[in-house]
Amino acid sequence: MRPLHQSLPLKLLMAREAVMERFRPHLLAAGVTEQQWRVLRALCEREEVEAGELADAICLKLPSLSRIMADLSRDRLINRRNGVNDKRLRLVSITPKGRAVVEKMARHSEKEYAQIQEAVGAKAYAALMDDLEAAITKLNSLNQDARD
Amino acid sequence: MRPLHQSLPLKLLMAREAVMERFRPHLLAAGVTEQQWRVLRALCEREEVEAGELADAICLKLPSLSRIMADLSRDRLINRRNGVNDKRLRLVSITPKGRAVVEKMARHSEKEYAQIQEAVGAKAYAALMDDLEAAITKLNSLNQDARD
DNA sequence: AGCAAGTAATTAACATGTTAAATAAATGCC
DNA sequence: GGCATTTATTTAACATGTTAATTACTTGCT
Repeated sequence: MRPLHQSLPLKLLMAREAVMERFRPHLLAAGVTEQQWRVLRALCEREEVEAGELADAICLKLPSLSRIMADLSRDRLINRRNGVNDKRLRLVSITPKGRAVVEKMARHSEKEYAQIQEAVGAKAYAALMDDLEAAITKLNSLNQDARD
Repeated sequence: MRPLHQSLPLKLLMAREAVMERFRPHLLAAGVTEQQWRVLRALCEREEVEAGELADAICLKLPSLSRIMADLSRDRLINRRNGVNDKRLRLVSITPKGRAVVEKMARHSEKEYAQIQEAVGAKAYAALMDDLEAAITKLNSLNQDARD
């Protein structure tokens, strides 16, 4: 059996845990959960997205996203409306209030990124991001092949 | 606001998702959950561990581990006993039955790793593992400093 | 020795995620 | 054009994770 220390999923989990530990205090202060933050942040970059597309972009299952959006909508941080051509679609967008939350967080977030990059080293950080990106792409196409 | 695409936590999550997609069918076939698998695998390398130490090693909070161990113990895949010197401690070990499950999984697991390494590329894979390891170490010490 | 403070693990209450079934609408086939 | 099939999302039932409170024990102080 391959030693635990060589487990890729565990390393990814531990790295994520270590990174999130730095962001959690700011999320708490801003009053958003980790997942709500992912939603708001993704919406900042787009005018209006379909729920399913959003779910894929932020690695959430649709049922989870459904509940999270219900909360965000209740708090007026996002808007939802039905598609015009295709009425099954739910089109989601961020409100000014939601954007304000993101902008408040953004300052803290950038500070943390600076600290992280300094701790990890600028070069190592960039290499890690690139390696991850490449691995994700390759793995996704491997998985895609396996699905048919 | 930094684009979503440059989010380190999200990249780590996506990479983990992509990797786990390959292992999940085997876990399902072996009848263990992702977390049970982490426990069994960690125990394979050690004679007997304290619950807290185990939790840290596999990135699980103690209360979660507590429940998971209750199930594993009921199924006779692990043994638990109290410490002798320190009776607060719970010492956990794997049973032969547990070891059998791990060994069955191990074959499939190694095959998947081979496929993953081939897809990602041997060099890129090794680089990713090293970068992750280095980042985890650096981030942990950054977090440790922040705690005091 | 006796008690306050700290530590390891568990339990309880709650939040979140997941899988499967239900709903609603679009597409394609005859 | 009507009906079976597929697609997008939601709801429901359940499993899992999380935080805070509890239990049981140890340690250190006097």
